Amino acid sequence: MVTIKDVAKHAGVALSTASYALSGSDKVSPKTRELVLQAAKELNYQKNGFAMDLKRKSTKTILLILSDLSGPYYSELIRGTQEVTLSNGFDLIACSSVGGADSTAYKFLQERRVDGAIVLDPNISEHLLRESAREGCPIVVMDRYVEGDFIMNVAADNVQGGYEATRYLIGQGHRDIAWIGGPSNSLGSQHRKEGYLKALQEEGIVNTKWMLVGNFTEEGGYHSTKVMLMQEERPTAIFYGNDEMAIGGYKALREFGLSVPEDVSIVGFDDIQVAEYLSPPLTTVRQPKYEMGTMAAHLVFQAMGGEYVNKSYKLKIELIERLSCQPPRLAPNRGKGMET
Amino acid sequence: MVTIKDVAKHAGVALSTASYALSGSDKVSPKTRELVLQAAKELNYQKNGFAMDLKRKSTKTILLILSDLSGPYYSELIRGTQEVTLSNGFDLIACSSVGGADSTAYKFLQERRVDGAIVLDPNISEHLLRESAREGCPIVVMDRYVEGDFIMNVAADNVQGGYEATRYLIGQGHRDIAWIGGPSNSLGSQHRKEGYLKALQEEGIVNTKWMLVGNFTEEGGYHSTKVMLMQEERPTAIFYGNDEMAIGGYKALREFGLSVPEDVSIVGFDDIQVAEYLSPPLTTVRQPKYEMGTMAAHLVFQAMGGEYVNKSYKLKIELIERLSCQPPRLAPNRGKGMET
DNA sequence: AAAACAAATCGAAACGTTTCGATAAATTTC
DNA sequence: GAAATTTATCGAAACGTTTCGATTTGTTTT
Repeated sequence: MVTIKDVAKHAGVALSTASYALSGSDKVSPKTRELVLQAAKELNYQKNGFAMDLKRKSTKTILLILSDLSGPYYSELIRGTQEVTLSNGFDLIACSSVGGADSTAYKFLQERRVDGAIVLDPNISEHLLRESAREGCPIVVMDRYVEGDFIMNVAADNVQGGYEATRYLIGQGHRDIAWIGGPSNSLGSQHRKEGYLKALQEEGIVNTKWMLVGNFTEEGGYHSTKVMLMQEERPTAIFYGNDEMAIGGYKALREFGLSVPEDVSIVGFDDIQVAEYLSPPLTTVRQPKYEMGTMAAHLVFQAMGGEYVNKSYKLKIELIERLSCQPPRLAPNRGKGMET
Repeated sequence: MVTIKDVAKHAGVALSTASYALSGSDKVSPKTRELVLQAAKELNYQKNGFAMDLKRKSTKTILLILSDLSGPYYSELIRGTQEVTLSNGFDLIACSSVGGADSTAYKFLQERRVDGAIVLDPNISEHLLRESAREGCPIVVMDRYVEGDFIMNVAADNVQGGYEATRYLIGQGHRDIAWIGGPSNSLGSQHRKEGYLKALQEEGIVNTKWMLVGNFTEEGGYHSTKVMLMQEERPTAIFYGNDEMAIGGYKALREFGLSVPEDVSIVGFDDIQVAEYLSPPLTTVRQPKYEMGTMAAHLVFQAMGGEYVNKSYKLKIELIERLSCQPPRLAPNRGKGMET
């Protein structure tokens, strides 16, 4: 392995001079710089980044931790963080928490390999976050709430989202509105449900029949929907915890011979790419993912600069009306399917 | 910043003993290990990963370079590489080439920050690849062909894919089959076209009218399709370079009052997630993305182990029949729209 | 031509680990 | 209970950089 030492020797200069030349300092004369660069090229010298970081005590990289490097959900968010990170002259790398305590995420956080992190991943424990966040490595946590020094939070206003979606359905005349939510460890899902309940409550609607949970996957939505449809009474509308579950719902409804939106209206959450191509196109709640991404990255850099920043941000969401909802066919069957 | 030195002092042992204790060596007695661990906890010690890598001369990390960290295309592929990487006890991090020569990808490759790389990104120059690949850092390049020491190639058999898709259309009775391809710097697109031409040629069909290029985006497919539809004569089928372009095509056709597949049959390429939800569901060519991902990762590890491996792999593709194709409405208008 | 100054180069000390070989302590063997 | 052996701890060197302060070289001023 050829090191800077070899380059220096080959160029006939001191190691330190070679270092200056290679890093483009103006302390070195043009001709020796040329000499060193030439030597480096001849020996095919490649600098060792770690040695550099070790000395410099900073890595100029931000880590983005996702629960699942794949997944349709993240695209826009990644784009946002990437743009901001790059324009600050930093690098962005992404990894997932797959593998638990042996995961890449743990390694990078614990071993101080980055200068900051953005975490969108319920699997990373609060403990690890608090332990890893520090001067020189601020952490932004998305879609959940974690308190601690050098920890900031960014989330969509899920309560508002749940509320608006439900009000929208109520506005169309629905009163029998089901909720099929995500896993209970998801704070986002909980908040959406909270907004949903708030809207129902305002209208004096009480629903104890149609509240199920799934696991944020198509599969989960499919099964929960089926379970619900096997009951005697059916809602006129279903509000899903996310779009992927709604897709599963479409499938289950079709199998039961029910059509969307004639028999049942559907609202999803997230506005993933597929949503607009479904048939019918899915009415859903869009999270400002790009903005969340840029916001998170900005916060990291502000915190690095030592600026005081608000610890917690909530971004507004937006209801996207498509064709999966319409007023219920019959006059709302008040009193049926509801209990006090 | 608390270092292992501080821990050692606090525990009243030598620096080296502390190191052994922390890394779980059995050279150290249980009670001193406890002592050191306790001290580390009290001081909130976090190890510095770089110093470790520097000494150990390996990072146990594989880098995945994508042209665009986001994008629907990659999900499965990432999943494949991730599984293999993890099960080999290595870490996987992903980054993009956004930013050109200042990009994260360049930095990680050039500065020897990883033990191997998988590259699916036309923007990374062959020069950089050859320069970076070396003993101790093999590189697998996907969807293109790069020769060099410690460089291997994995790709779907795009020629076969283009050929089968076209034969499928021909089998349904189509003879006026258009090609709307991706950018010319994409080897994949070129190969698909090659397969397409081969199939046409076997039937003695010559098409000079309906061959356009786009840029692999929905936008690109939309525009190219519009341009084509403004011509006097129209094909009875269109074969798109990828699914996203086909989606754009759907849109353009709709605007022209043409319906799929009644007026025009459509075949895409890639089988992205959306494909099956389009209306009509898109017939397309599936690349074995998961398999490509696992294959790439396996190759990296084999090369690390010094095993001799074939330099180049081609994986079989598969035609996914959905509802976007049917035999042309009229008897094939032989001779029309074709020239010799 | 000596003195004063600036520019270019050098040597050596860090950065925080791991690990080798040497020493000290504890255990076993005769 | 001394010698031989094992076990536990230690000191120091190394990994490949950057960077400070010192030295040398070259240029200007008197």
